[in-house]
Amino acid sequence: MARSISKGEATREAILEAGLSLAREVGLSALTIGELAERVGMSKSGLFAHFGAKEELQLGVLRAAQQRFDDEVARQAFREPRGLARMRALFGRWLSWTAAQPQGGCVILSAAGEFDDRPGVIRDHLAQQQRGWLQGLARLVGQAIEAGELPADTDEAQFAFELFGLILSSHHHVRLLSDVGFLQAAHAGLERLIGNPPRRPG
Amino acid sequence: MARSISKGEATREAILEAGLSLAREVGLSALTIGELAERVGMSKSGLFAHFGAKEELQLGVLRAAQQRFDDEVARQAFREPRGLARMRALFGRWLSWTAAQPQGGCVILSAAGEFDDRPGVIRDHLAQQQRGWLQGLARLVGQAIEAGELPADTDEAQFAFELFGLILSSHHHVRLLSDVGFLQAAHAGLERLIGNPPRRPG
DNA sequence: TTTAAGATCGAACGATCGTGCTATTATTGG
DNA sequence: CCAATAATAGCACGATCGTTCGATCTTAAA
Repeated sequence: MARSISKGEATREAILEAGLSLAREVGLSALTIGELAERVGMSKSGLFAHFGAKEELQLGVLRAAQQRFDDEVARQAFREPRGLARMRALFGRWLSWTAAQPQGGCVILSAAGEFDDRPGVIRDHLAQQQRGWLQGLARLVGQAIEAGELPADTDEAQFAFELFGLILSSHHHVRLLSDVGFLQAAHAGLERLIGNPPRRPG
Repeated sequence: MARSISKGEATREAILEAGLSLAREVGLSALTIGELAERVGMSKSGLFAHFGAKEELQLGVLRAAQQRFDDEVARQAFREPRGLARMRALFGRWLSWTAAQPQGGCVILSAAGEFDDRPGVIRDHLAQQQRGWLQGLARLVGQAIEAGELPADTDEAQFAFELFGLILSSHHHVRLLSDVGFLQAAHAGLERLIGNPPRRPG
């Protein structure tokens, strides 16, 4: 049996796994070491020793969430060919991902709301993550342009901004109003965006 | 001097005022009675006596935020004539309102993210508030249709959903990335929405 | 001005927070 | 299998949490 991973790293991953679902329920800022220790079945101090500071634990959870997203949404969507196909795949997977989490939706989106006015390492991490997402979306738009599926003067940044708004609105309404019908509204919004994309100012 | 308001109600309002700005900074769920008491310069127990439970304090803050929004955004915008003028006025005021708060953005939007998966009175209140907003937006769309400024088969609910997404995206990016340029992107999104509105399915 | 009602305070409660220590138990490379 | 090292537990700390209670002080009506 290949044991390439040490015991410590294994528990660390288990902690982050549990921390991810706890953060989904109560928010990243309300994540508590005591409660988390109880869930993974170990002592507060034993858990704490893996991170040295609560902020480090929160960053770990954030990184775990991002990796999860990359694996289950981004990477899967990138199996589609460049252009609208890939964009639609990413959009659809993203939407069902935020809606399908058993409780609590997307940790990263929630955390952005909690930390957007509390300067510090976590906010910096979230801001960088957000810039990355916007750029990634804009790149998808650029590839659709190259494929001739969108007009050459499509405003990539504006397109990404509006696309993100559809995701936010869907996440917001699905979560708060428990009505998955808003997923369909987001899809309709994407099609309208594709059919009548924003143009770069002449 | 007209003293129509009792001493108790006056302090209660002062508490909610301070609670509003504290909630903007740390979030509604992280609002703390001790910290709030220190800010208004009274004892924890004295403050607590006004509400009887923390949840009641949070509800009070939420109601105060809504009233603030009604006074400074909705009511002002309703001085414009029905139709696109009113819609643009509301949209613009709403955007600058979420962006102009000294710290913390919109309490209600942030709270929605924090409580969207914690059943209880607060979530119920937020959900109802949200439904009200969506309906109000849809009504604005309906009035623009009546005024002949939008096609008769415009999908009012879909329009409201997308419009809300623009506001969310703007709030999200302005707050997290501290870049007010996203306000302009939201305005551009609204114009595209008006110029090419979603239609009701055939 | 007296008095009943309302507003505020101080102290304390059990609980939990994040974080150090020290000891003890598990794991692992030689 | 043994020794070095890593992982975990136990306990304690000061701080703060929401809440209760009884005492005190302030207001408003008679």
